[in-house]
Amino acid sequence: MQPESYLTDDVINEFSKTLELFDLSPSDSRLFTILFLNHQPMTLDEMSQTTGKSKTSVNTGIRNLSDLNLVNQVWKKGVRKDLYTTTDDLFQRFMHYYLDKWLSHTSMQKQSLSSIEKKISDRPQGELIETKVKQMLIFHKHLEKAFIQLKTTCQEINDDDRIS
Amino acid sequence: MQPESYLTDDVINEFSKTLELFDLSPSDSRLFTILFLNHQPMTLDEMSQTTGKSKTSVNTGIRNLSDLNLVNQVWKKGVRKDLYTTTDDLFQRFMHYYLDKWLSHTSMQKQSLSSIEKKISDRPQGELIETKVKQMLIFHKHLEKAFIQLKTTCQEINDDDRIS
DNA sequence: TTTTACATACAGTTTAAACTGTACAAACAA
DNA sequence: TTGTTTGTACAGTTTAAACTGTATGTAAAA
Repeated sequence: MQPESYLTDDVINEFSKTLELFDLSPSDSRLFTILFLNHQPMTLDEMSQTTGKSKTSVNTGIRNLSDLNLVNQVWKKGVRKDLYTTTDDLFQRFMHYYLDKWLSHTSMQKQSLSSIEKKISDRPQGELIETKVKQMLIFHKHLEKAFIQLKTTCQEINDDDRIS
Repeated sequence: MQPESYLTDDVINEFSKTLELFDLSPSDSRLFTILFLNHQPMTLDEMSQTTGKSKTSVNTGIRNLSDLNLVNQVWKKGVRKDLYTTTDDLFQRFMHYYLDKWLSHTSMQKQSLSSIEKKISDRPQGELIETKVKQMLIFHKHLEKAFIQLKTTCQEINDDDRIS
């Protein structure tokens, strides 16, 4: 890959900032963006060269992104090196990962707090803490509701997109 | 403040984990939770004691939370020390802060990318990069749409809450 | 089989963030 | 005014994360 033009570099920097909102590290965001901008799948060595990071570093970065299901490994006959690529459905992928994160977390926390609530009411020590835990539970219920709705919204956006 | 019971400590740990989803640091999340659980406004010294962190550390933590509009400073006559407290409208506060963050960011990035797009089309070098930037713009438009809808949802949740 | 090319595990290093203690400044009390 | 009490700026330290280079293992090529 040829050295980046300063304009391409701007694109990388700007887009990476957005990806960081999804709780990706700056490095991982940058790596993803570079991979996304590339017209074809890249090898670890190529990514190492383009990012200016060591191969090991790129390897763990790609592993992170793969675990979140944000990049894909592809095979090309004749090529021995591992090849990675992104897909064009940026929005769907990122939102799916993000919503999953929120929803699985809120679900777990609701359980944890319920269980704590029980223990507290068994040995009635403080009214105060009990009230607070109730508020926390409501907070989580609201969160869950909001993000379930967001999921629906994303589905709609995706559908609209497919039609046009 | 008396030493925390292990049960209270569980509550703090669990709830803090949720707050971290809002991009608060573990320390700030913990600080907020402690403040929220306390039945009355707390001073820096109290928070320092309860969190086990230095006063300076608590000070910067509170400053962070204040900047995000998640805690309030209150005055009590006769008390010289600064007093801080949280409010009961957890959901509204956090979502407001969070949505603002997303929406202001996406709005800015849309502008940045548009501006870059212009520069690219002026000096037509690569078709590829142009296409990619267009995709990024669509990505941001989708994000904006989704989070604006989320804002509406939160408003509704909040309204429902106020009635009951 | 041996040799080569690659991914990855691991130990050590660098870098950045969080935290602490001291020092200073502002507000209040006497 | 002077003496106290409090918040905060700052320099230095600790801690955790990111990164690197070497070493190892594995799969393909010869």
